Amino acid sequence: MKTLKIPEATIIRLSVYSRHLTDVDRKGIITTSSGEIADGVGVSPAQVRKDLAYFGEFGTRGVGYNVKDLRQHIMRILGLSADWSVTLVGVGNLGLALSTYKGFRDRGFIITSIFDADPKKVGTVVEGVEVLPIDQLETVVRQNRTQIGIVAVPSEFAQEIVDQLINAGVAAILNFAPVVLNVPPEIELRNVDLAVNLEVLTFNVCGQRCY
Amino acid sequence: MKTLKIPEATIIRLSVYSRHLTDVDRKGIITTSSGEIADGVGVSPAQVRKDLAYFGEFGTRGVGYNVKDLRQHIMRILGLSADWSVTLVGVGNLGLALSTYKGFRDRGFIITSIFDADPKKVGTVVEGVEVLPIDQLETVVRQNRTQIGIVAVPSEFAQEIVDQLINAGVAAILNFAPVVLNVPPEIELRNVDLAVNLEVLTFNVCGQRCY
DNA sequence: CCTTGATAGTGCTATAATTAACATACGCAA
DNA sequence: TTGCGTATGTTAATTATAGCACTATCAAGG
Repeated sequence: MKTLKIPEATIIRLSVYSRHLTDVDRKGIITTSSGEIADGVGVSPAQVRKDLAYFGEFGTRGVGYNVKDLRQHIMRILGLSADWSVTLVGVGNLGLALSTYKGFRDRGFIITSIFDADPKKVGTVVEGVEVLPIDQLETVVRQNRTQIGIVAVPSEFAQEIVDQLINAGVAAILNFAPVVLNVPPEIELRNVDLAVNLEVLTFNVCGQRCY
Repeated sequence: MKTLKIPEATIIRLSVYSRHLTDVDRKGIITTSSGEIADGVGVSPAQVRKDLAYFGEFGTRGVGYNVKDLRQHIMRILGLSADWSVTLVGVGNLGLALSTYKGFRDRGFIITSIFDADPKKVGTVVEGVEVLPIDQLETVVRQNRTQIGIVAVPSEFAQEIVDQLINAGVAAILNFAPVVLNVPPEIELRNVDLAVNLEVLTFNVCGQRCY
């Protein structure tokens, strides 16, 4: 089989499509089209069809797409047909915010363990999950067969936490610390840098004329 | 004039370079090279040089770049030579996390006002800033000449908040609600969708073979 | 003052991604 | 059953982005 390389931009859009389709489905709409999806999420109809074409044929020509059907297909493509076990490391303000973020659970990401280095936080219960000390990270994560780690610790500790997560067998890491992390190639790593987002804005607001 | 279009990817990398250079500068290092920067942030040396070349010549051949100098140039390019006035709307867990996020203030983003719809939150003080009711948003933001709005409210309210921000004269909006927002073209909008990031990970973990 | 080593800047090439155009297939109605 | 309208799936063209290789320039040392 040909494992055609899929652009990451396509994956991001698929995720947006699926969210849009969830909304549309909730309104009781049965059928939609690439044009409607495009309007709903702000891309071109051709883009929608192209993105879907990477994975198969989900519509019927002259008609469009069945909303429930297409949504389910995209969910499966994204690997969301079953729940994922997630661990959260770092219960500062950001970690706390992430732990309560409904978007995760809605999409099948279940936070099964939480860790923090601060003894004052260890033992507290966050969203029904007890905060454990870091030294239990590897055993607990391995026991739970947790696949995803979310890193919300200060930058200077991020690398060692990541190393422990990898040792414990996670396959993917979402990092919020603004540092460049070293991970082996088989580990999926994504960085979310909040300040970078603001800086892209300011660059554009300057009209690219500040320099 | 050189209104050469700059790739957004370049802007994002510039932001990362500048952070890296700040670290390097703090270590007292005077001179660096495209190769060192590349190693530090995980891109190719050619990429570094290319990104910088969009904006001018900042190094000396055979030698490299002066760290302080290059850092300052990039900061100016990104529009960070002066502070920015930022307003934060929504003081849920995420809003709270954002308000305390040191990365913002460090880079010159000053939260000058905070708003929330919840009467119980109005009047409380977050990071030295009093939380005001939404109905004061337009007047206060206009008075402060605030240029950037951060939206951390539930999805269903995001659009109306954005409309008010635009009415109040902001130039750029950073949106954390997972919805597609309509804004006029002159307004800079960036969306941060936390769930999308996890879904890109799961897609890749599935080895793109789940479908 | 010339030679040598090193590294920035730049044009070219290749690759990737988006946009556009087109041909195919389906449903419906006469 | 056949033709028409419509929206998909797919191919082609355009555009954007990244990688590479070459050239120019500077510093240092003999």
